[in-house]
Amino acid sequence: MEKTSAEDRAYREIIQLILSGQFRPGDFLLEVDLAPRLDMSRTPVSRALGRLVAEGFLNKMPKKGCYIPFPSPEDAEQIFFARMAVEGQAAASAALKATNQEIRKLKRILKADQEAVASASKESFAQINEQFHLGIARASRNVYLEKWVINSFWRSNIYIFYFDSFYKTPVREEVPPQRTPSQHAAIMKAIEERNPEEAALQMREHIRNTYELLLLGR
Amino acid sequence: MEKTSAEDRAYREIIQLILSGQFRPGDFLLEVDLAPRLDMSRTPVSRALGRLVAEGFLNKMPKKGCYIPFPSPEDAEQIFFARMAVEGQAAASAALKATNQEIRKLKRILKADQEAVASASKESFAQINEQFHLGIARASRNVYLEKWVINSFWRSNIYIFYFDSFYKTPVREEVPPQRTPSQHAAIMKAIEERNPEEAALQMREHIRNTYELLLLGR
DNA sequence: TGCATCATTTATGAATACATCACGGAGGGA
DNA sequence: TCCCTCCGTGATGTATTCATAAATGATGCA
Repeated sequence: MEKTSAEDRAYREIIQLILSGQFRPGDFLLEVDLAPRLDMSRTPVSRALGRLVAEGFLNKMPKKGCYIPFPSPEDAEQIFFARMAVEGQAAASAALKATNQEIRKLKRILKADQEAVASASKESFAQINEQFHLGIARASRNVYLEKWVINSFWRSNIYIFYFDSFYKTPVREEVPPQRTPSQHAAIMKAIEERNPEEAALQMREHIRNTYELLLLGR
Repeated sequence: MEKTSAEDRAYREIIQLILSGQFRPGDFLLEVDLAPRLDMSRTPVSRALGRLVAEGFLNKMPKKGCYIPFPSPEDAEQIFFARMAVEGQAAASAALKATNQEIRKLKRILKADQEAVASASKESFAQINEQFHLGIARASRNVYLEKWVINSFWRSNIYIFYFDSFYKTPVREEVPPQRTPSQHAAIMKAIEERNPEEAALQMREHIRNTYELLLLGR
């Protein structure tokens, strides 16, 4: 039975709408548009948007509405730097606290990861990548780090989705991130060996690499 | 004139109510009680509570309400560990990016800090301590780190306010934190010398010290 | 023609009314 | 006496209505 509240449904559906590319940076997500679309009143929609703003996923102008933030090089540097801090610590904490079951699950994701790069579509890769990063955050057994990892991961997706088309002249072919699986593997190895410093180091290096690949194009 | 919304007023006033000790852990903050007390309808109160929950400052039970979280050793470890991560990075970033004006301002706070420990009341010390930590977060010039520092600082205040009376048999005299000013000074020195590694190290050490002083009583 | 002003439109912000759920206590039967 | 059920109470969750502010475009005057 569905016990989920309308606000939670709105929260998830709005995220899906954004992630499915229905909106672009600068687009306003209007309560009056979303409410009928999600078949509910403005109230839960408005509260869900408020959550997304509080979490830093959307920006807001008072009396105007919530909108997808414009990607900017300065904001990109800030969000990826912040990700390095929290995900690095999350990886270190995971190396100390992950259960064997969690490690097995992460290794399964890693395997799917390697297969996805070889063949599968961009969407499935993005999904597996998310599972890996959020799985490590959960394994850190720290609810605060986990929440921040989730929030910053989504926010940085703004750049993974939109930055190219805004700041690069040709919309270049989405190169399958060939180096990602080996970096994921290095993080995984450090966690399995219960080496927190190495796990943090590898995670920070991985995120830095993602950042440079994305924004600097190398 | 007042351009501030009712929701923002509710948000700030609720924080003040909590920080002024009107509630204890486990107490529910009822919309129906708060609304008349703040002289507004339930709507902005409810949204403000939602923000506080999203930020991790309050806990919530669906259909029951929001309440001050019970302090627990596990949660304390998590929040202070998370603070070490984000405030350490914030201090490092501040060492790189703080303007000279910000450094001067922080040094003024530090001076007031040293004077407060000698003489003044607990409240003023807490206020100055907050100014110092949040000032460094702002100087990091990273909106994400700053937001997380603010949230985790407040959340950890739960422990500074309530933990003793819950887990220590005698409500011991609040010892003025004698070592805090010297630790603040060490952080300040590293920032002034533009040494990010040292700033991060000192900040993490300072937070660890606060944690141990608070929970382990040494 | 250019610009300032005002009305209209359209969105959010807030208040109110209504629906739903959780808890607690009364009542009755084994 | 104990426990199970049911209903009353009181809180949040949601819908709806009303208030308010911001953008926009029309209008009139210099």
